Amino acid sequence: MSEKDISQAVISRLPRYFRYLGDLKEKGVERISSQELSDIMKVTASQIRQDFNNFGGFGQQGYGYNVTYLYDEISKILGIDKQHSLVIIGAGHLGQAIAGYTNFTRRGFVFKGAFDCNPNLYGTKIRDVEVRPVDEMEEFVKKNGIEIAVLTIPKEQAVPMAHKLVGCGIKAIWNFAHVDLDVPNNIQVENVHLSDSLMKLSYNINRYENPNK
Amino acid sequence: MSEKDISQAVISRLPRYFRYLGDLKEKGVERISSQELSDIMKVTASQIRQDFNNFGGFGQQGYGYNVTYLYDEISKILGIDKQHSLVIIGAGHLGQAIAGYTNFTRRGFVFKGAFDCNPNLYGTKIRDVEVRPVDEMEEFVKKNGIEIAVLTIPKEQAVPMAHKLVGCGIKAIWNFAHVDLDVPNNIQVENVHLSDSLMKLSYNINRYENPNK
DNA sequence: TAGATTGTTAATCGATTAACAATC
DNA sequence: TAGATTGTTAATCGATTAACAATC
Repeated sequence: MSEKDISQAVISRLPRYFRYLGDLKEKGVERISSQELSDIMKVTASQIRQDFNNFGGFGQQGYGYNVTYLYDEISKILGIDKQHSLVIIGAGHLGQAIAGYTNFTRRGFVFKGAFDCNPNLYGTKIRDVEVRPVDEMEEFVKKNGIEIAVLTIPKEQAVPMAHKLVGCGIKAIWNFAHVDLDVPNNIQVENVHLSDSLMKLSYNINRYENPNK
Repeated sequence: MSEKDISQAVISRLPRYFRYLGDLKEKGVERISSQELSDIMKVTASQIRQDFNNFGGFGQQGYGYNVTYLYDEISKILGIDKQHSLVIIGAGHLGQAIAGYTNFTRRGFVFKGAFDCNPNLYGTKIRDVEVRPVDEMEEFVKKNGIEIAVLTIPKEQAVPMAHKLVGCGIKAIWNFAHVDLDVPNNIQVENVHLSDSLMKLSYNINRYENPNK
């Protein structure tokens, strides 16, 4: 049963479901109906049922959804039941902040290497991982079969770096540089454009203050 | 002419237009047609024209759009022609990374204060701004009429902190904590849920490898 | 004036919501 | 069995794309 091409709108909501289900699980809640979840999450019960049914029937009529089961299923869908190796390219504050998220480790993301072009950082450690010269990146990625590269470098360097990464067989790039990367279709890219996000905030402040301009 | 309620889908695209127009401006490009922009940005020319026309006519038939004029107009729409004062709550790596973005200063975001609950950080400086005890936040925000608070603190602290911020008259919260904030409608919130973003990446890796599962 | 390209209306597509039959 | 709630189809809504008249 090939149930592919699920819209990115649906995918974008899965981590949020996952977050709420994790909270419920921790509180010891065993079962939940789409209506109850709807009240907590402020989305329609209909959307919740539609979203889950993209992946098969996780619920039971008259009962609702088993929280733990649903949580586990979503973690499988998201692929965070498996381990993913990851390197950080750019060991500045942002790179260090990301390396430091203990939650990522819990979700199966294993931090394997860090690279920078600043010689002062060579040999310093981020969570037991040594910062290496960026020239050693290609060999390291190939040798260790790294899946994900986190790009926390300035935008000028990001495009050529992405190109190099593709050459070493990387599977995915988590891009924090303020630039769009142009990579082949088989490479997954997820952008975090912080400046775009801040501009949206600015727009909304502005609009709220001057509603008819 | 009250032209309000522009969909967030449109708003989300504005910073990207702005980025590309900035690049074109730097390259010395004077005018551009929706079709040319479409080729560069990989969105339809139709969408470009529709998007801009939400805000009035910025182009000219038979000519296209003047790059500098369009750039300036979008910066006005986004409200980044004005200054916005900002404090960072949580002076860890993430907070420092954000404070360090020189681009934000260029876009009118003025970094006024930093707060943390770690006494070791009190008095240390981030870009000439002293880190203060988080207890002093409320007085500081009120006194200086701060508009935006950047929340780079753990999720447990984020909800009560947001509540406090609302009490001091903050206008907007840029939330990096992995939790949804519940604040009144007049407070603008923009979330950056990094773990959600990483899970989406994980999903896409997974789907690409196992397309029919 | 003729050609180019916008601004805008109409058509299409996709996503969300509503409704209800299936079923636990 | 009766009540509850899902899974799923149908209806609605909104966003994107296509088409073309307006106009520079």
